[in-house]
Amino acid sequence: MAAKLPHALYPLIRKLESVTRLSDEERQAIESLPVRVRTLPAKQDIVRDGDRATQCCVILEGWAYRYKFLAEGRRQIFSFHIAGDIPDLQSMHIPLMDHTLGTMTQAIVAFIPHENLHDITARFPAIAAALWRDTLIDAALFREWLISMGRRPAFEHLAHLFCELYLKQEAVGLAGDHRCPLPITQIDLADATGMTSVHINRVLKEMRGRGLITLHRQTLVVKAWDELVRASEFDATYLHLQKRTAG
Amino acid sequence: MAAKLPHALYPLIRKLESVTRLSDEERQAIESLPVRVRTLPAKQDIVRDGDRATQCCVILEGWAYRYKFLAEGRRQIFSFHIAGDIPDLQSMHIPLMDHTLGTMTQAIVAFIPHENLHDITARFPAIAAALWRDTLIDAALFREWLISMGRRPAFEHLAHLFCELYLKQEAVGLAGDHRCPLPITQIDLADATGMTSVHINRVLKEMRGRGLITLHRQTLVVKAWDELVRASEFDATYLHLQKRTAG
DNA sequence: CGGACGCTTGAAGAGTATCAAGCCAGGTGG
DNA sequence: CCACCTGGCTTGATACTCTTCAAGCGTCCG
Repeated sequence: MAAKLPHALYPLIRKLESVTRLSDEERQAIESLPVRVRTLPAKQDIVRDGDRATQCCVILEGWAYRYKFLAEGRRQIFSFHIAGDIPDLQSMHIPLMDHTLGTMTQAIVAFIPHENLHDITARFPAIAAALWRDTLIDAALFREWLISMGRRPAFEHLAHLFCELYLKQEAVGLAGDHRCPLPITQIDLADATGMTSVHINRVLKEMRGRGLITLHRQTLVVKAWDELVRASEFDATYLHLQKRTAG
Repeated sequence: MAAKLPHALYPLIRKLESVTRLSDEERQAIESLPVRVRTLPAKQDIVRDGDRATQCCVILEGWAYRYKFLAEGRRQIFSFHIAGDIPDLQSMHIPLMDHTLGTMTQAIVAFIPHENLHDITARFPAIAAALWRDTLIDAALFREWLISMGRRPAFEHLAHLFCELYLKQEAVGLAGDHRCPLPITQIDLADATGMTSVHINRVLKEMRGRGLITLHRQTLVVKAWDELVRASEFDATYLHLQKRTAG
């Protein structure tokens, strides 16, 4: 008996199943979605602000982010995405992009035409619900980022972001032992938190100094998880993870 | 022939129809949803952070907002809501509330059990799509607020918010002629923008001084719309309004 | 080996917060 | 009907967080 290779969309199925129970029929329906898999280089836009999207994109490997440019080169990053995410799922119902989705690292992505997504959600309400829920969790993260921007000082804000990024990866098996990949430059961190890279650098220095984390060669090591959580008043509820992590 | 009274959920139907075309059958399905209509006083919570919701709430009249408290009385407001909005629609798929929904003014609201919403969305994919789309626009506003928080200075930020609040009301016929209700205190504006009420006050003073707006007795009058738009780099795309306003 | 990119640090300045006080209008009770 | 009280608005003085500008360093890669 030959071992069965995992399906290309396995990261997506793994993510959905961490949140909903899928019947065999539903899983098969997802697996028979027509996908076009591509490997993209780092720092390449996938869909741009102003584009009219006709397909969605599943991240299979690597990192992506969503952002928007303003005048004078100002940029705001909205979210970071890892394997299993569909960062532009919203384009299914709002095809006109109001921001850009791009890769951060080299990435493998699968494209699925909107047409087929509309079809599968019409036939399987449970899949529609799972995807809808995914976009709602997306929004919950935006709200938490709003809190960080509006009401948390720089140190708390950054600490909070690190807690979030670690737990998101841990929840899908991409991290553990309080260490995880973090292919994010200080400039990216600045554009995600609304600060300058200079200030990010100084805050990171203090975090290191206080023995909370190290961040080196695109790897985050949390050396004092409890303290990081306390310092940022982190409460994972908003992530709405099903299998709650031990922390 | 007696004139037919508008249905209680008319504000909701009006909003959905500004975005999707509803068949007679679909409109009837909405009209036959079991609703419990209540008049609530100002500043009353409707669902609280931590609650497990079993119903959603349609604003029929008045204003509501969503917010969350942090330690030391810090508060972040996420959104303002007017007639036709379903501010807690996300509780359909994420019943555990991670923030609070409350009234700002006295308000008339209609409650609809999740059960019936799940039923109607399963039977009418077009209604499901319209509601899903609504939650996605919600998220688009969060993203725009993130930009304002992260990358716009106070003056631009506040100007941008005023453009948004005016257009949202204009789109459903609650405002026109560059004037609209705005029952928001300076403290609320502060908690929505991540500033202090003192600073809000000073920015408002400058806006008045530059002849852009007046804000008095809960009424916003935009005296120089084009300039307000220019000052805040406002681009209405993210509101995804169907009938585009003249501006 | 050179260049680009990302990280690091210092000095000075801007924007916003904090603290404190006073004002005004509307609503309530005597 | 007036006195009072409260919530919201306004203003000044001072403090601080974070930005800006500038320069230098390390490392990876062509």
